[in-house]
Order: sequence, then structure tokens, then C-alpha cells
Amino acid sequence: MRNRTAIAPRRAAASPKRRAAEMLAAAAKVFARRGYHGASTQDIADVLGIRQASLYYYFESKEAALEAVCSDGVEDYAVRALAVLRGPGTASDKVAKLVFHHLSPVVERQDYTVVFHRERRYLPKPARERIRTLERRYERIIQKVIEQGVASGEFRADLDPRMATLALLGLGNSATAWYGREPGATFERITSNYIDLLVRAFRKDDAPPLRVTH
Amino acid sequence: MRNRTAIAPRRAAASPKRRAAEMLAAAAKVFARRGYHGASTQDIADVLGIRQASLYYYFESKEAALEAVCSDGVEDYAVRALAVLRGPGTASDKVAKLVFHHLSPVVERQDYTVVFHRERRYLPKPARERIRTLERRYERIIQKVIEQGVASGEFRADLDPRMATLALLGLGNSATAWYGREPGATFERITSNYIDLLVRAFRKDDAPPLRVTH
DNA sequence: TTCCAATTCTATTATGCTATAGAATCGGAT
DNA sequence: ATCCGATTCTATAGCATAATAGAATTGGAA
Repeated sequence: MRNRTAIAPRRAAASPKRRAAEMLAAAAKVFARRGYHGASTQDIADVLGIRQASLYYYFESKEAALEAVCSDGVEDYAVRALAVLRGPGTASDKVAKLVFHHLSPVVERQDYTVVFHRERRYLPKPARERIRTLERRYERIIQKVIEQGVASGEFRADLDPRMATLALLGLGNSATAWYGREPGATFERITSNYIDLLVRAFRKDDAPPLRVTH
Repeated sequence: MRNRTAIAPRRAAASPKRRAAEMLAAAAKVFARRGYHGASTQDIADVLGIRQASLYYYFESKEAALEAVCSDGVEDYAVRALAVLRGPGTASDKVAKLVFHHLSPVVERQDYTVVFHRERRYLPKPARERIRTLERRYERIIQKVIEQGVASGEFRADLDPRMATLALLGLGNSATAWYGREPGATFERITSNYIDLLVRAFRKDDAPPLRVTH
């Protein structure tokens, strides 16, 4: 087909993707700071140093940009959680890993995760449901880890797996909210404390002393 | 002062306050559903069945309405927490009471608490700081309960009081977010599970079995 | 150089929103 | 019956915003 002129004569073939990612990062940043409705497309353009209308070359609409940011904010979670579920280790180890992987993105990808948490609800139904599907998958994997811990006798028999899942997520998400604002709250301190807290709460009363690797 | 004509010749002297409360409730409802920036004053007026401009008889601005809702959303927390701190009971009992009182408002006053949590950050600095003061007071009381538990030997000596406080708040706030959306999550189930979880995580390893009154 | 597609720009439309000004209404007290 | 203050209304100013149309520009390939 005559060279590849019709296929990809674009820029350096890497630039376009990087540029699109910059757009997304700018949108994430602005949405995180001002909220979806409080953010104007002008604000996003300002971050990039381009004109407001130029954004529409990359996004069909402001709403589409929000969905893109939110998708980026969740998509990797389920993948990594699944690796933990299927990987080696005790249930406590797995909980530790889950917490670690839940909090990790907060450091470099705070904008995306914050936007996902706070703003996804403003998406129109179809988009919201697409996001919700990814979310549910993630939750189910976490719950399975906990259920396995209960089944194996490592966790208390009376532990409510659904509540435990929500607790794990809730703790993680609250950390997302104040990470960077709470002085002295380093990633390590938060992570180790939350792991410790959850594992203590989940394990049997007569379990041997804690020794969780992470 | 001639009777009290100049002081309060208003309606039935109870109606005006009730009406103002209705305004606030309407604002809270709309802000909770659509977010501060996503909500229009028209939306609020629609809930009340009045004209958009009529709202300005009660609020100086949309922003003032937000501050009023947020204040209403926090103000009682510190008061009740202080009563718990000063009241009787073990540290575990007090944690249980704190969780209970933190979650209680979610049932009837969900709109206010949700708005407080999600939208307070859009307040202008002075107002945000007014709210933040109430908030800090509340946090400090909780932390004090935990510190007393550690000091008395009831809680682990290596429990990080600040992290424990944030965990308690984080758990509570996450419940706020999904209460009403998570099927089967009744107030009782959430409360008892969270209390159980936190107390297990806080207590000494060799402590006697749980028996928390609430 | 010339061309072409990718990218950004200018200009504009149409809409929605907060807030103000001042008129109308309502019900209780005189 | 009249008055008065509290409440709600009509009308509108003034601004910000999302999105579209089409022109200009850019840099690499032919």
C-alpha cells in the first residue's frame, strides 16, 4: 500500500500520544483542583498554554475528557489486585499488598485518582456504568482475598467480608483525600499504619503476633 | 421599648426560622446531588417552588448558602465528641460512641454531611478556615480519646494516635459516601462492624476479649 | 521547493447563570 | 378598613462558558 503514507505519516509517531497524554494530565490537574463543574475548558487550556478551542481537537467534549481521566484513574487497579489475589503469600500478606497498591498511585497519579473518586458521579449514565464495571471488578477481587483469609482460618470466622472490603477501600480513599495536606503523613507511614490496622482487625484473636512482609 | 414592636413583629415568630431552615435544606439537597458548582440557584428554587431571585432574600449569595450548609454539617460533631471524651467508660467504649455519633447524622442529615465533606473546599479562604476550625477541634477530641487509651494501657503503646484518628474519620466518611447506595448496608451493620474493626485494631494484643457496650 | 496532514488559531454563536432593582402581595396588628 | 413589614415576584443586566466553523500554520516527506 505505497509506503505507509495512509497509515501513519503523523509527527514522530510518539509525539501525538505524548501530547494527548499531556492534555489528559492537564485536564486531570484542573478537575482535581477545581472539580469538574468548577473547572472551565479555559482553565485547562491555560495549563497547556494553548487556546480554549484547541482542546476540542483532542476531546469531543468536556465530559469526554472527564471520562478519560476517570478511566485512567481506575483501570490499573483491578489488574494489579488480580495479580495479588493469584500470587503467593498469606491472606495478611495479600491485604498488605492490596493496600500498598491501592495507595501507590496517590503519589504520582494523585490527580487522576482524586478525580476518579470525586467527579465520576457527574458522568452521564452510560459512561458512569462503564467506570462502575471496572470498579466492581476491583472490589470483588479484594473481597475474594478476604474471603479466602476467612476460609483458610487466618481471618476471624465472624469477619464480614463485604464490610471488610469497604473498610479497606474507605481507609485507602480517605488517605487519598488528605495525602499531601496532612503534615508528616508520608506514603510509608500511612501505608504501614493502615496495613497494620487492617490486618489486626481481620485476624483471629488467637493468631500469632503480626509479621507482615511488604 | 414600647411593647416589642421593634424587636420581633414578624410572622408567628416560629415560621421565619422554619422557612429559613427549609431554604437551607433545599440548598443542601441540591448541593449534595449536583455538587456546588453543578447546582444552580434555579435548581434550589425549583425544590422550594419559588422563583430563583427570591432565594436572595435568605442568602446573600450562593457561596453564603454553601457555608451555611457546611457549618450545619459539622457544628454538632465537636460538641458530642467532647461529651464522649469527658463522659464515663473505657477507651474502647468511647471509640464506640465516637463512631456511633459520627455515623448517626448520616441517616437524617445525609445531605448536610455529604456537602460538608465534598464541597467545603470550594469555599473562599475565610469561610473555609472558619469551618476548618470546627473540624480541627473535632479531630483533636478524637485524638485525645485515643491518646488516653494508649496512656492507660488499654490501647497498644505503638499505636500512632494521629493515624488512628485519621483512620476513624476516614472509615466514617467513607461510610457517608456509600450509605444508601450499598445494598444491605444498614446503619446498625455499618456501625457495629466499624466499631469492632477499630477497637480490634487499637487494643493490645493480649487484651481480654471484646465486650463493647453501645 | 512543494505538498499534505496534523495541529493550533481566530472569531463567533448560543446558552445559562448569579445577582440586583424595584414592584406586587400577603397576613397580622392597630 | 388601613397600615406595615415580611416575603415573593417580574424584569433584566452582565458576564462566563461550551462548542462549532473555518482559516492559518507547522514540520516532515516527496
